[in-house]
Amino acid sequence: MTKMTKIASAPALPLNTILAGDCIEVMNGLPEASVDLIFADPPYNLQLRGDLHRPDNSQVDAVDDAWDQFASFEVYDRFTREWLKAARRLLKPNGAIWVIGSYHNIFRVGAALQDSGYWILNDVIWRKANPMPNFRGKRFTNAHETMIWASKEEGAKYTFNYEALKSLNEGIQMRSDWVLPLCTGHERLKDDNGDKAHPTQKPEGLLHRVLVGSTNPGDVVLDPFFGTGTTGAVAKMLGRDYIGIEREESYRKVAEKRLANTRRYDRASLEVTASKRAAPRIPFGQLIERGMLRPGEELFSMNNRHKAKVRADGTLVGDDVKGSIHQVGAALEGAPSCNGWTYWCIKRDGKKVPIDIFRQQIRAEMGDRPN
Amino acid sequence: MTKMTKIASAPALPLNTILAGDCIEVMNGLPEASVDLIFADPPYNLQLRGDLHRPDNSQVDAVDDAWDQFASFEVYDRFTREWLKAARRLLKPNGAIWVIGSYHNIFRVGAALQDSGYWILNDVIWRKANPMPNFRGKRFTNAHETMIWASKEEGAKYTFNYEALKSLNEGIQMRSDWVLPLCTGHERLKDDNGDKAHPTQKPEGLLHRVLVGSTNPGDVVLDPFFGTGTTGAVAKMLGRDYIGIEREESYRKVAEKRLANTRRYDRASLEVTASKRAAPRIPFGQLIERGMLRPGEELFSMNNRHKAKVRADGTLVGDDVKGSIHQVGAALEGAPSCNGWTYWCIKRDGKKVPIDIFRQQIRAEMGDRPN
DNA sequence: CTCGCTAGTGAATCCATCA
DNA sequence: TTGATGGATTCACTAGCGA
Repeated sequence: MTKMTKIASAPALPLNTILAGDCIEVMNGLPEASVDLIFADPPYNLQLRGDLHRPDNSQVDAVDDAWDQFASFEVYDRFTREWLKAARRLLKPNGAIWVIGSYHNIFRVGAALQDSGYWILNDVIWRKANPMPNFRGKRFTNAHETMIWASKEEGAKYTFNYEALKSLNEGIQMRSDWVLPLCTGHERLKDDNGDKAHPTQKPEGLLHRVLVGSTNPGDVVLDPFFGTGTTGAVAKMLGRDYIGIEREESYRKVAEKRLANTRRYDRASLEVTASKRAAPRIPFGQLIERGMLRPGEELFSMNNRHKAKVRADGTLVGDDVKGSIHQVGAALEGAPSCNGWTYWCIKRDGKKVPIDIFRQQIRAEMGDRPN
Repeated sequence: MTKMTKIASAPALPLNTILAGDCIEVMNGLPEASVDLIFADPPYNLQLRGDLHRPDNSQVDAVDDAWDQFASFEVYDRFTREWLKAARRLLKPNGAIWVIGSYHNIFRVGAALQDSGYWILNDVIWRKANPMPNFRGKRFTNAHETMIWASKEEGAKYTFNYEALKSLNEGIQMRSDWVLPLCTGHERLKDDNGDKAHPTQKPEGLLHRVLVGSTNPGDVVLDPFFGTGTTGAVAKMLGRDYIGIEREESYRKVAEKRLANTRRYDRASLEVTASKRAAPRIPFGQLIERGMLRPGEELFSMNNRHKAKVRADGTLVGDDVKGSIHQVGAALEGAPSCNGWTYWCIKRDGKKVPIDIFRQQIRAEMGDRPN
């Protein structure tokens, strides 16, 4: 009995499939803490005229006599908070969520995220390179959409591939505003009539940046509003596993076909510029043990203002200071912290060389290839 | 009796003055339906935790003022809804409001606006030309702030000077994302010690665009969080009347002096914002995000002596070399530098084509507009 | 005068690991 | 859980100074 309950409440993850049904119900049937990333493109509630689908029918009856905007917002909020709650249950402790929206709904979504315990990491602006103009000239061209990136809770160790994103941006740290074109041309899926298959298909470039930046190969990515499956397609290309949830059969059919025709990039191409933080830690003492530096040898600070002597136990002695290479550097500079590896140099052939070259040498010998 | 009450509850509008006190109380003391536009820069409720240092060990001057501290979201929401209610009472039927904020508060503000009966017209993104970087490499550079523009209610005939904005934007319809620099240099007001007079002074260029776009000369503009009076200064320059409300005496003093020195149609300080045209930088990574190149695809050097593979983060892998298109090109050629755009080619129909054609294509699609 | 160099700074929810 | 420690981490722009 216990066993059966367990199995029923924690079924295997249906990886790389599209599940049919209401996303709240489906999510509640999946095992908790099993998903690394959720990307959600919920209904935008554009008109606020009651055309929303709701989590269950009993709630619909409660408000159908008052179609004023307040009641409509209330219904939308209830829907939002329910799917956000179900989504949060699915997230691993260090998982994260992205939600995209426009001014019609994003403020309500953002407030609901915060109220549900998520911790906002950034809001990111998708700045459309080719938006539709405002034909009537009564407002500004609506040229962007807003994405919110949030961790499951404050203090969680979310995934952020800083160096990879920096590489994508030609060596400059990625900003919170992304310029990307709309989904058009042959990327835009058509139905049998040649009309667009989905009204708000997102460009693959957007998902590429999201997934490269906040997941690793092998991660599980869930999209509760799967639509034509852009999230799944990019996840598959990038070697991530996906789970899609979609109510509408017509969208599911388009997505199934799309995913069947999608191929993963080769493994080597999925490797991404690694952060220095990932490199193994080398104790400074190893330099002495290996004879790269000798006890009594003098080190010079990068700015030439200080020097210190190496001791046999891998500590330094400067003017009235003893301690690690970092501690002595920080003390001499009066700074809160100091990276001793890049701060201290030795003299070789009259030239100053940072001691970090020894660390790089050791790492290379360990078979760790720098990027 | 009735007459006296009327007079007491409807005093004359204190035009072009700065009122001292709590903005909610002060607004409740002003006559209803008397203001054309409200511009509000409320506290963001940043919730900063510890100190933050730049990589050079200098400390970031945090916004840690008492006026930005709130005990909880709930307290912040209550405050927000109260001042929004007081502000709405002051608006003429066709009046409008602008509120600026960051992801810390803007979602709560936006939801409160909608719940209070305002009707959102646009959200507008201030894309900062020179934002502060993310020093620890843990998130995206927080490179924008969000403004919400809303009318008093749905269906109101708000002011929108379409043509004026279009000419401000060199003949192109104004979009919902505005590129403007931070308030720095001489525009940034200093106190007697030479320190910045206010931690979050907004650039005049931002207010210029807001007021040109959504008010007419002679309109009354109210700012309930006046600070150093940017709203008042730009309003005065543009021939609008202003009303400022500010709690802190030190800010009021700075603002009084500033406004005394401000002249109508003093455009000099605004012309700074004129867009400098430069060919937009296109990161190589965009070619992958846009599907022009695929991870795993091979590039060939112009001289046919080398080849390299594209990775998902926009870096290349050649023989024992990884890095940007420029770095790998330089390394393979043994050269100090290399323009990867013209060095690397792909094969199309058996012919070699430099990858620069893709960059040109993207620039053409963007219309070569930096904005 | 210009040019080059150094120093400073901006609404920021900004570390990871081990003892 | 807390505290100590290693050591990773920045972009665009302005002002000011000296040559």
